[in-house]
Amino acid sequence: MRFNIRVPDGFNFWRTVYSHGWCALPPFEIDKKNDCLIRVLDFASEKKVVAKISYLKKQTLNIFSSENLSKIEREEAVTQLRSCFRLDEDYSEFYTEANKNADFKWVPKAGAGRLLRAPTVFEDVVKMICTTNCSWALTEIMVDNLCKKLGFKLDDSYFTFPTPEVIAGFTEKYLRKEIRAGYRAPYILELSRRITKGNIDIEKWQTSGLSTEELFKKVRSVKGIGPYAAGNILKLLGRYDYLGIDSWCRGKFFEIHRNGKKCSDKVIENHYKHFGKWRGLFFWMDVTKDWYAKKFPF
DNA sequence: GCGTCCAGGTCTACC
DNA sequence: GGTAGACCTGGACGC
Repeated sequence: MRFNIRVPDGFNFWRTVYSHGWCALPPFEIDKKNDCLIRVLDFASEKKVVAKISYLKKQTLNIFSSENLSKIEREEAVTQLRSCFRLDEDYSEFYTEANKNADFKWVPKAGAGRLLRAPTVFEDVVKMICTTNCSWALTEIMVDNLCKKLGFKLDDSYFTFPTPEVIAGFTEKYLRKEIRAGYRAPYILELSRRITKGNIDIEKWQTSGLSTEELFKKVRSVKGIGPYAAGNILKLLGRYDYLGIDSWCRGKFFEIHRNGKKCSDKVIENHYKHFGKWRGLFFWMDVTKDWYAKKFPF
């Protein structure tokens, strides 16, 4: 079945899809041939479908679902996708700031700034842990294994992202060796078990009334999440006060602003300080600017 | 093909 | 509060 979702003025589908690496990690997948983003959706009714999302002109997303959905499931699909594409967030203040700075006038013109996220905070947090202290290739292996070995199998190609309950039922040894999470295994397991036991509700982070500083502390209290991971998780929660610097961003900053010469993170932080609560997003726009030259940057 | 070294964030112990 | 070392893996490199 097919259905549509209206998007706000200025929304750019491919710039949102390619806002960072999540589009290349399952249950997301890019289908370049058919010009769409694929996402496996998991519903409260326990139904799972493959959704193929493409952009129609006239500010509309078109969703092709592999199975018919009930009215409630369709509403749930719309809610999940609106959240993934950040359709209900207001970027007008960010774009006003961008237009004040010659180096960032391209951002509103490109419809950039929306960072793709998963339907659940849990998926984003586990994936973020899987990006720490390793190559992108290893992140892909870990996330692929999580979906294929612990997710729900729709067919040979499509799997859901595993729930905390499923992960909590496995051993640290399994996560280390079979998922290849290595020393990250106890962190993922502890988080899953805390959620399952009701000791922590990370889905509430999305609507938290805490100040960004307090929320940052809360995110950092999860083992395995340091300053880099917490800063980037906050960006996916719509808070951009932290840069979330990693070695790749550092290298990009040196290349763009220092002619390849190294500097401390403090210098990088000071460079974006004047952007206030948007500084994390300006930082990310800056280091990924060259992605916007191509429809499929990777 | 095998062994060694290094890069990549976070945690813990120690000063 | 700051720092060193351990954690684990893939990839690069030398032999």
